[in-house]
Amino acid sequence: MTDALFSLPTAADDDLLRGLNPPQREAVEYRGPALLIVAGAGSGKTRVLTHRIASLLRSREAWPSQILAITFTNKAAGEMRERVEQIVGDSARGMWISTFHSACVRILRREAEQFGFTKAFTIYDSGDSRALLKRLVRDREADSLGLTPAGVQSRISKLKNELADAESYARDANMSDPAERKFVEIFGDYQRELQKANAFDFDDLIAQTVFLFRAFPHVADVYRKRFRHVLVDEYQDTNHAQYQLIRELTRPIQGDAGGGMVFEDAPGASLTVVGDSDQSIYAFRGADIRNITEFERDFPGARVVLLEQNYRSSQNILDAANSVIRNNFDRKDKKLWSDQGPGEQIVGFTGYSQHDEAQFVADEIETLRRSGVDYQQMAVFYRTNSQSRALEEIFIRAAVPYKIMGGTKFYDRAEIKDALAYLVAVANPADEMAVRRILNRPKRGIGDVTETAIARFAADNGMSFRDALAHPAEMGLGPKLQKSILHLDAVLREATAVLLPASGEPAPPTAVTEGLQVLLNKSGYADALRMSRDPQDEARVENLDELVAVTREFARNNPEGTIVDFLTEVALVADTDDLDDESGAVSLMTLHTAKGLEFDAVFLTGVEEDLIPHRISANEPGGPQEERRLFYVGITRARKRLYLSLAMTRAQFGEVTVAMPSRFLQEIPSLLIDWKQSPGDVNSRGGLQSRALNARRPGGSAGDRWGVKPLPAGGGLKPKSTAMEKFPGLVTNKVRDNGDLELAAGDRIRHDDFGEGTVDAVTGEGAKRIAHVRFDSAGAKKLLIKVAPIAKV
DNA sequence: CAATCCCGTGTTTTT
DNA sequence: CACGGGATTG
Repeated sequence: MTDALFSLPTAADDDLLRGLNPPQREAVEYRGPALLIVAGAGSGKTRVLTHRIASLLRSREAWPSQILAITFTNKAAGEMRERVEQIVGDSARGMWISTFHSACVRILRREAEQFGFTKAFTIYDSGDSRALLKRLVRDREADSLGLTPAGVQSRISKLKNELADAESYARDANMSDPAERKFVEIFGDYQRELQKANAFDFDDLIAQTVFLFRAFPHVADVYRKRFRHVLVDEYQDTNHAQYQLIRELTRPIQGDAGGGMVFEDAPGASLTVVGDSDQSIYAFRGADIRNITEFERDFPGARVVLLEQNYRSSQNILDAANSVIRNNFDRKDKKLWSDQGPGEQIVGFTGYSQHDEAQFVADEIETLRRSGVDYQQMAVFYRTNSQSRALEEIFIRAAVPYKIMGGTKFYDRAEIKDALAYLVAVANPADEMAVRRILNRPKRGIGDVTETAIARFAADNGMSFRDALAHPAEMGLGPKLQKSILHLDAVLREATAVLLPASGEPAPPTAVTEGLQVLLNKSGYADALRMSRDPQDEARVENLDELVAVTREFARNNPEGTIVDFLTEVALVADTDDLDDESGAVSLMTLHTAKGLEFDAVFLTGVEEDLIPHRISANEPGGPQEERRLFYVGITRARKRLYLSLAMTRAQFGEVTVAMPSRFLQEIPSLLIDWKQSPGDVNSRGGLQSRALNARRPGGSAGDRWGVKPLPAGGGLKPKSTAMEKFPGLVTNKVRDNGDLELAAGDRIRHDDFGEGTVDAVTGEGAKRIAHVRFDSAGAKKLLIKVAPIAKV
């Protein structure tokens, strides 16, 4: 490839291309209708994308307002905007850099009136839509047909991702099946309820935008004309609806004389997509990997650029990543390489329990810290959110500063949802769910009966549930009830006056904060919590204070922001603690959240069968392969140091279960891993590897599978087991259960491996009772009583 | 109508 | 284990 292929670099382009390798340059400079950048992990994809945008702006090929860049997370969007601004300064303003969902909300708010919604529509999160479906399933007595709210929800979500609606689904469904008929009924009801409530669920945001564009071509043309350059990041994770949205946006404009607006014919916007099919980890949410694998077919004449050089990780880490992902079939072979040298070995550790594992992580973090690595350059990953608990417990005890990324916890709390429901009740009074939610919070003595009476009155008089609150006297209710309903009505009115001034003037920046305070204080909600004796309610008050602080922060960042903008932000921006607090803390997050990020040191924890790959994925088509990609994503986040850890036992649902090392560990060449404690060193019974197991395959290539180093001779143990197939699986099912064994300090016990010893103390409860034992010859050990191979003497 | 208790249940990833 | 739902009681 020679430079002559490219346009001559101008002076302005020069610094945009400096330091880029040839494919990267091509990705920045190519101009044409469609460009696919296949970007392996760490190949400088964000740099290429930002420089491409900067180059379009610098060369005056595009105004900022003509650029639409779509990322997968808000965080990625924020980062991209920041980096583009660093290069081109203020002229970056006016670009749309956002997630699919945010972009669609923006469009929908603008066009809502076209199809029976208002600008103030509510966005239902999955909890909201499940609540609605729960009611519908109950009302329709669908549970007798085996339909559950969660099941219906996930089916509806999948259908919407395929752009199907109740009618189109019904055409192909087997309508002689009563369960199918019922499902179609509920789907239709659900959609009508959403419409009535002036609300969209997450999937609607995309699907309804596509429908809008298709139903109103003149509306679509406005956006087609506006966005001349559409760039999509993480393209491998787009679903069908998102794909169709892109298609609609990049369709050529046909002169239209009918819709009131007249455009000249124009070619479709230029489309740039970036992705890596090896990092596709959202199939569970409808992502269709074919969108990227068939890009060239979908967009004939598309240019494809491959970025394979990795600038992030050391070669050892890349080797591990390559050797794992190689096991996925039907993928295009792609090998990441680096010129950074091998770097450190990967460190492996097998803990006895998840706490043991967490302790190892905490210790290593402190060691790294002392050697000069900042906390913010370290991250701990796990497969499931629940795994963060054990880590947190140990980190708190070890005084390791940490922050949990992602995780919607804050906005999932009941008191926060209540407070937001109050705001929604003001912003979008049509949202009956929100009004019903706050009806009896705080306790006003309004139960099912009264709620139904209000609903009936509203229906009988053709008014909304919200408006019915002004007429309790006409419902035949007791005086106390009437009074409290009127009070609620008055509070909502007062807040409405603050948040949505009738004068038509924009509300001041402080409006959201004030409105929320009015709602919380005058409704009695805050007082009820403050008066409560429940110690948890104290924390709830603090959470509400934090929410008020969030509104202040919002006002600072968005002086023009309205209540609707605020609600949009909290609905779509899940992580509360993102960019601003670089306070020097270790980041904890799920593997999914980790995508797109990078750290000097990465701890990948819980590398066990049934966790990664997750048990549930085993039966799903493509499940295990997707789990492998997830593992691959985790590995490739690390720049210099990678730690892989697991535990031999894991507490789940209050039960201690035995865990097996993940199959993915076997896919990494043992030379790459330095096991501080290998799965062969520890067994599920709390001791070292038992003789019985080793006896089956004495000698041989001790530990090569796990890269086990010989133990410093002690206790006269034989070489450890080598291959997984004879190791944990066999132990697993034969684990003993001493659940009822009573032990107390002073008792003498015998251990299969350690011999006899004296119990010093017993700590913990139930299945987690731990005996602290001083063995006569093996020294002090801690044993989980439930599973240790011990007996009283 | 509210508070309490008991039982069963499910158990992944996220905009 | 943690949560929600249902039944029971005040």
